[in-house]
Amino acid sequence: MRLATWNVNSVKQRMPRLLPWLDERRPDVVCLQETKLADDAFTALLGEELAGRGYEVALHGEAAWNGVAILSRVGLDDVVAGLGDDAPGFPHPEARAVSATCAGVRVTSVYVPNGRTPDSEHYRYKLAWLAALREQVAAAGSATSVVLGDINIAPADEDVFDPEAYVGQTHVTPPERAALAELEALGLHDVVRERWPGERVFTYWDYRAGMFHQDLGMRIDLVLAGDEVAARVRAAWIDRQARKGKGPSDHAPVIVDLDEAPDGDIGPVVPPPSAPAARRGAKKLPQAP
DNA sequence: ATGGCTGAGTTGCTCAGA
Repeated sequence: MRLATWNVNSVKQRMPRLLPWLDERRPDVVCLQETKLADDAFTALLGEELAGRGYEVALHGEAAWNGVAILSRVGLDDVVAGLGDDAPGFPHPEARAVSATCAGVRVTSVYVPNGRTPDSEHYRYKLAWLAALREQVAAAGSATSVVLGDINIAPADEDVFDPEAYVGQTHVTPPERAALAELEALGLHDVVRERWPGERVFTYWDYRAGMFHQDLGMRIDLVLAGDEVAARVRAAWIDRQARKGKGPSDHAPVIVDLDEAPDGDIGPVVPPPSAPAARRGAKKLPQAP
């Protein structure tokens, strides 16, 4: 099963990049952020294109800002928009999280608040929002959960092109990193960093001043997988191709491939009748209920 | 030189992003 997350920075503007990318990478589950569309506008724009590719869609959007979605062609159950009734919002509730169960995995697509500056109310909101996210993941059970999205925190200094350039800025402050560490302490693995220890791997590059072409970026889009999901990771990488060329988002997608679950929804793997085990009448394989 | 792009609505400008 292939999971992906992508901050598209306006799904309307990104249509000419998103649809070919879906056809090329063929992800089974896609978490989108910064869709910047109300749900009815999203459906009017993309509903048929996505249905034609076999995707069911869970939306939590609003006009102009924020907005998250999950696309799945392996099932989409128990959809929950947001982080609960008393989730923090500043200045009002914002569309920043949506969850669904896809092939037995509890998937949450998140767009963590930016925080703007460390002395701002937006920053305090960011920390409160992260605490609410942690509560929701804890309640769902972390082992079969995966949180994917624009976390808006660089986990460590190696996740920014120049730590000196970020002193005093959001995304790198100790309280933000502590909030991320508390989330991970539920048992979530940063699967891209675990796959590429010590490597220079970024997911975001400012549009300005040729930052992408100089590879001056940050790693702020993460896939945080619970123990059972993390144990199935076969590949985890950042799709830099999608940041190149005409009309890209300023974020690149992150793609994670999982082995089939031991008790996956695809059913047990049984040999065909002509297989040696069947002909020999060897040990019976476990049967599905 | 806190700018440099890009996107959206309050458009011919402002705000936000990170």
